[in-house]
Amino acid sequence: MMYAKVIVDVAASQTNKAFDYLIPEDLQGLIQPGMRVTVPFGPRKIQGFVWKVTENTELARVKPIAEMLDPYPVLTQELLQLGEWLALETVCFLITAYQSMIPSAIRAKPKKMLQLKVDEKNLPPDLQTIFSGEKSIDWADAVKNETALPLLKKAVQNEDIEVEYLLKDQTKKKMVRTIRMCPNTHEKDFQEILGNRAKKQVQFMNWFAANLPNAPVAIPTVIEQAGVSINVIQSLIKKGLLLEEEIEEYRDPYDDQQFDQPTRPNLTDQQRHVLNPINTSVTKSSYEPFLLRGVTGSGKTEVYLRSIETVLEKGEEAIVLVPEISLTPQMVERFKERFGSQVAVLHSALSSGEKYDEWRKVHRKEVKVAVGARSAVFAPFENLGIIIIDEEHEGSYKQEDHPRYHARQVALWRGEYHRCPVILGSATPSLESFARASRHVFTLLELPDRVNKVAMPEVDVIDMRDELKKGNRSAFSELLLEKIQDRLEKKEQIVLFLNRRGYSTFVICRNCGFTASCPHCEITLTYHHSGRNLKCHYCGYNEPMMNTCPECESEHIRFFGTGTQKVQEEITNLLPEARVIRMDVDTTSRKGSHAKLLQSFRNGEADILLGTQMIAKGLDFPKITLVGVLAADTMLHLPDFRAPERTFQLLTQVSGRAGRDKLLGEVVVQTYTPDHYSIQHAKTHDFKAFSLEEMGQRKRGGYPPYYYITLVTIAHEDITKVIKTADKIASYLKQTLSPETKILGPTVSPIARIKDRYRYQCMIKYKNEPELINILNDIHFRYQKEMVNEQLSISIDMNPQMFM
DNA sequence: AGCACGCCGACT
DNA sequence: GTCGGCGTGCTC
Repeated sequence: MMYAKVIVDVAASQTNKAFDYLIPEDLQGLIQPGMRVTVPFGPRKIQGFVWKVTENTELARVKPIAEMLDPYPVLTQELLQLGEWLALETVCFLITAYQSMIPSAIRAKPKKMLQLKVDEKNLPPDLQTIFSGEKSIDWADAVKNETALPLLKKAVQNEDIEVEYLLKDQTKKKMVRTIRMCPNTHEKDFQEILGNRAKKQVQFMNWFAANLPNAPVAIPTVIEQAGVSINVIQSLIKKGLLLEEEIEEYRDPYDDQQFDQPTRPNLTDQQRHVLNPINTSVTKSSYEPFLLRGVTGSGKTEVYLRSIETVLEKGEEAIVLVPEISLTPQMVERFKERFGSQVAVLHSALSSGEKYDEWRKVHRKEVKVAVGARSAVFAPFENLGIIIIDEEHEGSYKQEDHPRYHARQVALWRGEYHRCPVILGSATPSLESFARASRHVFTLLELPDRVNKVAMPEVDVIDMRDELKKGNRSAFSELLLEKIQDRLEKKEQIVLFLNRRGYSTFVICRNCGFTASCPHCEITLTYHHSGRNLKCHYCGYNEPMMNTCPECESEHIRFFGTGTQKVQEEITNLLPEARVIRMDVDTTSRKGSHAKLLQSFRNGEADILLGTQMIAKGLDFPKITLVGVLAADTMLHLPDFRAPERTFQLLTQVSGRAGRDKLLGEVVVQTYTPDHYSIQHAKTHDFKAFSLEEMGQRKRGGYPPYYYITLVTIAHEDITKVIKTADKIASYLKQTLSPETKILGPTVSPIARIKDRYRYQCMIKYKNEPELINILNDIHFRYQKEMVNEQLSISIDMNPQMFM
C-alpha cells in the first residue's frame, strides 16, 4: 500500500503538519510530491499539497485521496524544501509558504453546497422558495435568510437535503475554437466534393488550402482574413472537410505590443570587466553572490542581459527580479526585445488569469527567463543558471504579510541550491548588502561611470526656510520656478517629485492647535479634495471636512502639508501654459493607465511630469533636463532607522532621471534640513561617503548591519491585555536569549492604534542567536489559542523593513 | 479554518 | 422538559 503525506490548506497551528492519506489504486504510481490533491478532512473536502509519498503509515485508519488535481507537480522538490525553510525562518505555517509560491488562480476555494434529494414539494414552503426549481444551491445564499437556518438543519437531518463540499478550481484556461484541414482532404478537388451549388465553400476551401494549409487557426482570424461568413465554415465542418478543435490560448499581456529589433550595444570596458567573473561563475556552476554597484546610467541592465545570454547558451534558466515591474515598463521591453518569446513576465498588475498563464509558461518549460516582481523569485525553474535582483535595496522585496520573506534571502537560498550566481544590482545598495560585500561575503563589482561618460547632473540644494523668510509660501522656491520657466521656453521636459499624494497631509486649527485625527486609529486624517472629506489611510474612516474647529469653534482651521493634487493646482495658477501629467496612486489605479501616462509624456504631450515614489525609478526619457524634488525631507523624519538611507536612495534615483542623453541635466532639491548628511552626499553623488557616515550611525544606534532586528508586535482591543501579553513575551525572551542580545520595550508602536486595536512592540537586537527562530516559533505556537479565541494578534517580523 | 460535541440558561 | 448559546478539541 502507498500513502501520501499531505499538507492541507488550513492555516492553523493544529493543522500545521502532514496528514496521511491512502493513494487509491487508480492513482498508484501517479501521485508525486508537489502535486495538488483534494482530500476528505473531517466532514468536508479541501485542497492540499502532496508532501511525501511513503509505503507505510503509523495510523490505523486513513482515508483515501479524493482527487489528483495536477498531471504533474506544481511544486518541485526544491520548492518543497524551500517552503519548509521559509516557514521556519519567517514563523509561518507550511501551507502559507507553499501557497505563496504558486499563482493564486490555482488555489481552489472550498464551497459548501446543498443538494436536493427529494421532490421540492416535500419541503416546507420557506425552503421551496429558496430552492425555487434548482437541484443544487449555494449554502451561503441559502442562509442569507436567517429563518431558513433551522429548517435547513432539520431537512438535512431528514436526509431531504444533503450537504456537499465542492472545490471549485478557479483556473480558467482561455479556450479558442480553431479549424484546420481534415488530414485526408488535402489536394483534392473541392468542386467535385462539394458540387456546383456551394460556390462560396469551394472558393473558401481553395483559399484555405493555399494560405493556411496546416496549422489550426482561430475561427475569428480566418473569418477576418478570408472574408467569409461563419455559416460557410460551419457547414464545411459538418461535411467533414474542416476539423474543429478547441485549443488553449494564453492571455499574453504584451501581445499587442511591438518590440524593436534587438540592438546589442557594444560593451564598455567597465561592463566587460564586471561581466567576466559573472560569466565564470555561470560556466563553472558555482554559487556566488555578487553585489553590482553601478551609478544610474552605467549600463547595469546590459550586464544582466549579457550574463543571461551566457546562461541560455548553457541551456539553463534565469530569474530577474525588478521592483514592482509595472513601474519599469522600459525594463520589460529590453528583456522582450532581447529574448523575445523566451521571456515570461510575472507581476502584480496582471489579472490573476494572466499571472497564471505566464507562470504556466515557466512551469511547462516554454520559457527560459522569468522577469517579475518579488514573487517571481519562486518561478518553478529546475535548471537555474542565474538570479538577478535589480535595485536590490528596494523595500518592496520584503513581503509585508505572511510569509514575511525577503526576495533577496530566497534568491540566495535558491542560488546555493542550484549552484549559480546571484546578482544584486543597485546604484545605492542597501547597507546590509554593502557591508556583506565589504566583508567579502558578496563579491563587489562596480560600474563607477555612466555609459558615454555623461556627467552626473548638477544638484542645487535650496533651504526652504530662507524662502519662507523671503515671504515665499508656495511649494516652489524662486530658483526652481525660474528653471521651470526656462525649460518651458526651451521645450525641454521637467520631472517634479513629491512623496505625498492627495491634497494636503493634515488639518490643524491655528487658534487652538487641534488636529483632525481618526477616532479608530492613532493617526491624522488626510484631506481629499475630490470629495471634500477627511480620510484615514489605515482603516478607511472618513468624515466631511469641517468649517469650524470642533474644539474651539474658531474658523481658522487650515490645511498643512502639500500633496500632489495641490501642487498641480499651484502649477496651473503660476504657469497656465504648462502641460502637466500627474502620476500617483490616484491617477494610475486603473490597469494600463500607468503606461499610457508615461507614453504620452514620452511623446512630448506634456512638459511636466509630477508624481510620487513611482516616477523615481527606471524611466529615462532623453528630453528631461530638470528634476525638482519639492520636499526632500518628507521621509527623513519618519521614526525608522532607515529614513536617512531611504532619503539618500530616493534623491540619488530621482536625480538620475536628469540628463541621460546629450543634454545636461540639473536637479533642484528643496528641503528644510539642507545640512543633513543624506542630502549633502546625495548632492555630490557620493555613495561611499554616505555609507561611511550612515554606518557610523548604525553602529552607535545598534542597528543593521551591526545587529539583526526582529520586531514582535502585539495588538488587541483591550490595552491592558496588550501590555500584559507584551510584558510576558518580553520577559520570556529576556530569560531565554543570551545577555548580549538587547530586548527593547515593550513600547507603544509608532502607530499606537489601528482599527480600534492598541499596538505595542518589542524590538529584539542581536548578533548571534541561533535559538531565536525556535523560540519565536514556540511563542507563536503557545499563543495560538489566544490569538484565535480572543482576537489577540502577535506578529513576528524578522528583519523588518518597516517599523510602523 | 470549519465543524461537531457538549454542557448550562430562558422558553413552550 | 427542549432549544440554542458558544467554549473545547479534532480533522489522516
